Amino acid sequence: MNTKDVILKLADQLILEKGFNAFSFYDLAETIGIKTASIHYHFPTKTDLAIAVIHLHAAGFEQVKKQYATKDPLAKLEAFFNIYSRNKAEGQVCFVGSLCTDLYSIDPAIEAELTPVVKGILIWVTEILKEGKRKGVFHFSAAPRTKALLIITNMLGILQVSRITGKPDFNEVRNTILKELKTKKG
Amino acid sequence: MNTKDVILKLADQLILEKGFNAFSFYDLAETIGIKTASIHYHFPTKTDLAIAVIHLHAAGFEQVKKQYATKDPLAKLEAFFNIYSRNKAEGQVCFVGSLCTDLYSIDPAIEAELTPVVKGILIWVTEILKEGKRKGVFHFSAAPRTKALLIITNMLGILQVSRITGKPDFNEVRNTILKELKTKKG
DNA sequence: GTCTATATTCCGATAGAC
DNA sequence: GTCTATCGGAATATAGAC
Repeated sequence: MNTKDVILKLADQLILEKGFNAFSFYDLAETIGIKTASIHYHFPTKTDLAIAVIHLHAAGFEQVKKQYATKDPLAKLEAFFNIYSRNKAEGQVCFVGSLCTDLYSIDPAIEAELTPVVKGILIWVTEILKEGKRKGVFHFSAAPRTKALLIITNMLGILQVSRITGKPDFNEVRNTILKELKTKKG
Repeated sequence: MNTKDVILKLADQLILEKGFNAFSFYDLAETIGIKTASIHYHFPTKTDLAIAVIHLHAAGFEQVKKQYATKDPLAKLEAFFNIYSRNKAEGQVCFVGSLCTDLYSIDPAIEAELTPVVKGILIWVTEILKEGKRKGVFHFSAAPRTKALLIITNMLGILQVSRITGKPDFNEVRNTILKELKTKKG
């Protein structure tokens, strides 16, 4: 892996662990074993770094989306949950939660990049739910977009809250969402 | 309102708007019209300030809890939601979400104060749901504590996500949670 | 592409006068 | 209780050598 990718991966980790405002170019440089000036060569500003991290996650979501395009809705939703499971394993929150809490303290250019990605995720989950309902594998009464918001905020929120209530709560929430979706209601 | 309370209220606002790592003593001093040294007189360290903010919210929850102790479960849950509605109106996230995303970058003393408050909120909401189910006004199949986690993460998460998807999504989520809780399932 | 060196600004915190 | 003054450190960023 080249230096640029090493920086990017580490910056991503630090954003998810500590938050965008809580790490410095020195933190990156020290861990990697280079100098801060070298980081500025690859990413002129910290904003550039944040935007690259957002694009990294956007590409990750796109990849899963394509990979599961022909699978059944349950497999798609589980693939979506698995993205969050990976973060939970390392005590990280998700990039949407991390950047949204800092949104009004960071460069507006970051918000401009984040917005379409978040909206894209919402559309994707909404489509999964619609398809699941049409095929009779998911059961819910709310509007699909609203149900998608409920599920996304469950995932985003439990990654944050389970830092205090305990890691097992992540799987508890995940399993409960799936169980409720599969259960027919009167 | 005395200076100490003015500082506290502004620090709270900044934590909910920008995050703990994104505001400085100078930001507080400049807005209030005093010097940073005066803030240190009231709150020796920034950690002290965060802890005071946590206690402020803990007291707020306790007050609502007591005020609605003899009301019906629906009124209690709506009172719980109203706490978040106030934040939404000003584009703020909740203190739990703000501090949890920064948890691994701040003084452990802050985490020590935050933990019992978060656990207390979880217990409170769990009890509201249990009472509602017992009295036949709420219907859900998950364990009460798990359902409480789902609802709390919905509230915490939508305050963050609606910064991007739009403020109306907060009420959409709030209303849908209530509707689903009131609906009998097969 | 990485380095040294440095400019500039900002931050949390403290000492001591008033 | 608030101020001036300042310390020590850390931050983002840039210039220029190698």
